[in-house]
Amino acid sequence: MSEELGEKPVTGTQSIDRACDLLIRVINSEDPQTLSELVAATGLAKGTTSRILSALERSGLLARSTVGGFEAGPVLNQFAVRGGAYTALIGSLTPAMERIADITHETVSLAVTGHNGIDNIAQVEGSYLLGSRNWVGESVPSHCSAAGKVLIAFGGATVPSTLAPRTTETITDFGLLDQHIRKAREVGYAVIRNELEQGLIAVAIPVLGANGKAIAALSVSGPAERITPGDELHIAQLMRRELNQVQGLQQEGAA
Amino acid sequence: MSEELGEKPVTGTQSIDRACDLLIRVINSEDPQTLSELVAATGLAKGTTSRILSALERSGLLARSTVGGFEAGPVLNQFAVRGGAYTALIGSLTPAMERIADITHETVSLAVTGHNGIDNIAQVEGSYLLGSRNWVGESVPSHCSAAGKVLIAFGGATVPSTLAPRTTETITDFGLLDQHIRKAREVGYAVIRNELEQGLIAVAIPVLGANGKAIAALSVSGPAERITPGDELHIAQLMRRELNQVQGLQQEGAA
DNA sequence: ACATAGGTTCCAGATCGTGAAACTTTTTCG
DNA sequence: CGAAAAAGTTTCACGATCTGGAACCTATGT
Repeated sequence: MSEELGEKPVTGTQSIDRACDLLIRVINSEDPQTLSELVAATGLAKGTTSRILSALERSGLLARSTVGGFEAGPVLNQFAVRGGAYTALIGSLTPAMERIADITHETVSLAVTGHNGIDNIAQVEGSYLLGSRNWVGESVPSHCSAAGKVLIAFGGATVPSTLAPRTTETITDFGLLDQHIRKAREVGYAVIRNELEQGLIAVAIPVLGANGKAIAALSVSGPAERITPGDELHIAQLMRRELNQVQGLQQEGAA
Repeated sequence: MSEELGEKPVTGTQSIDRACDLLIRVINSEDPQTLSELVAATGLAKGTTSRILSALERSGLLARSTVGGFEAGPVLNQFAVRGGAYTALIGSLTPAMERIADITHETVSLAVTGHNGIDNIAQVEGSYLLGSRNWVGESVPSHCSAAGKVLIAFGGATVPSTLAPRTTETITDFGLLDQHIRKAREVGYAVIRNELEQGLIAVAIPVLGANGKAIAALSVSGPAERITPGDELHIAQLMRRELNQVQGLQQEGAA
């Protein structure tokens, strides 16, 4: 419908595309999806749908719920809970993130260094209607995200090899980026203004591990209309205060 | 190789089976898997593998790592962190589970009510070599697991409609199961002895939510040689003590 | 610049997936 | 309780779809 121009046909994977579609529909649904529901949703033949779902079940990617219908199977559940190298981190920082969101009314995010840049692993929504959408599970380049800059500044990530522009204000010069990194290391927080997306402002502080290096970044983001340059320091201080409170409760060894 | 007898051929899903195999190999690997590695591991043709992986990537189930190779994609990462309705719970209880494992040297598990029975969502290994394997992400029936019994006893799960036997000692009589549930409600913990698997003993206590109902179950499990009937009460008391400590730190409303 | 390895695209052929319908099982309702 | 409908599975002949070898790219290192 919305992709009529310049689309390559893509052949040779009809059945796999269908299987992926079914798999994704199931794991993105709250409730178990029955065969009939999936047949209605996809328009596939009943027999075809049954066969594909059985294959997915056989592999352990899906499972049949006792209440009827398909849901995520043991392989995916295992992945989800294991993908929880971060679960402990998220669990311990969620209360602080919620307090920050309560105070600022803006979206608060937790990010770590991933394979494709900076991965957002947790997010608490602010109360404003205009705010960041949920980008948990997605990656952003480190040179144009506040989280990426502080992670680089505090040893939790490395400067990318290429500085791809996302907006007209994205930093594409290594020298300028280095200046920002140094500034972040000096003041303890990093900022992006329109560098990732026009109108998007974010302030991030590092979450330091026992060895003094950043293991994650906590950030507040919102529209330029609400977050002025003068707010940045206050937001950073607020985050630092809430984070210290959590890390004080835990025995945070050296830092 | 190991499945020559009584195996149905299963036809009509060759490409999907291959895609599932590739997907699972990638998400079960720590490091990104390159095309060549996957070709070597599966024995598939290079072109075929490339085409299947591209399809998986297009759907968002896999993604290409910047360092080369395939890794779990946004769809799965989103699922993993979102499957994190439990992440906060796991994060807050992990320290207590680790202390319990330190003291008992046995495996400590956290379980919740799932669609297919009782889902194990976190586990901390004890120091004994002989111990429970990692069953995070798997489900067990509620009537033959200690976690299931306490969850039923404290309103966190319902009695299953059928009591399928797993061993000769599995409770298959609704009356007897009810006695166990009542006992658990009375003493505050539940036990299984050989009911899920011969030789496996487990002791579980409920994790109560604000409404007084069980939201999860904490359990210690090990072989019958080490966990005698006389140990059960002590283990339950130990778990309760550690859990109270955590829930005392949090403001745990009513309980 | 050359060589090598890793990855993608192409294409003819036949294997493999398709879907309608028959069949079985489960659920609903009179 | 039994009939009827709904839900799910299996079958099978047909041909569309996937396959895999080879040609073709394109990074990376020497």
